[in-house]
Amino acid sequence: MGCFQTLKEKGYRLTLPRLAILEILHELGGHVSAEDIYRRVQAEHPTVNKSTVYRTLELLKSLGLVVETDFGGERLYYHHAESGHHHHLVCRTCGRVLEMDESVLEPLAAKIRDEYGFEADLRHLGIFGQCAACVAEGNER
Amino acid sequence: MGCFQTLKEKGYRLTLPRLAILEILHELGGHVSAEDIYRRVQAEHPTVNKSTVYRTLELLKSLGLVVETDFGGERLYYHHAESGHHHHLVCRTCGRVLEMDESVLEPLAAKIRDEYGFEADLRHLGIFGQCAACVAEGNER
DNA sequence: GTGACTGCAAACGCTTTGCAATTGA
DNA sequence: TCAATTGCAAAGCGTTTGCAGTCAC
Repeated sequence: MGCFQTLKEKGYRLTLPRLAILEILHELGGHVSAEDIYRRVQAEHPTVNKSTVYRTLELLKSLGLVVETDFGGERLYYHHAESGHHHHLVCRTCGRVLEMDESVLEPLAAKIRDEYGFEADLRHLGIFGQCAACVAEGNER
Repeated sequence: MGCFQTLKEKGYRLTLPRLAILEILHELGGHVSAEDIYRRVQAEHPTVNKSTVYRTLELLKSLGLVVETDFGGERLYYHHAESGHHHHLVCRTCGRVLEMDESVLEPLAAKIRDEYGFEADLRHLGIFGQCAACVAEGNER
């Protein structure tokens, strides 16, 4: 994992909590909350504190190694930057999160740029609605 | 304001806090936080409690009289439903919020429906990025 | 009169912070 | 060695809740 090098190069120490958290993010792959990460670190290293998890995520985010996503719920989610850019379709009915291809949003970004001169950052957009299954089953929100 | 009728018809009481909050939402027009509303109500009616503001917003939201928007910050924003549907371009640099025409997102919703069968609710989307002025001035985030 | 509604105070859940002890380089 | 980093405990913030008193109807 190149993240270790990145940390080192920028003068940050390779401490146990940092290594553990990076490994967990790598391992879990998907979108995980700070709490998820904390529980997972705890299993291996019970002394690691929750505030360290938050501080580490903050650091990794600022270095661009980790991406923070706001799904509109009460907590934020994180994933490894190397998982690449993608978008999320969040079903309000069943809670499922579909990943959507980046290309879908390109025309939108272009249009916003043309019409408003606004540089939209659509890299980690959460779009809410209802998924095909819930629409088909007529499930209520 | 027809909201009074709506409340009445559904069997809800027209209480002072409710009237005051509706009036403020109407008056302010734009996107305001619960805190903004609370402060404003307090000025006129110091006895009104913050929890009443939250409970009232919850009620008005459930009746479709008020719309809640999540700009990805720490708090939620509210506006009168009659202000209509629109979207927001939120500048991460200067914090400015531009309103974007609804039509810009129609092609996107259609594409998401076609490709994923997902019914996207794009009525109150917050899109983050950098506005034309900040791009021009090369302002940092 | 009576139940819907409110004020109050306390709790909640996630996140941040101050500080002293620790640890990687 | 010694500043960067951590654990701990407490606070911070927006929001929610339980309960007893109040008010619209």
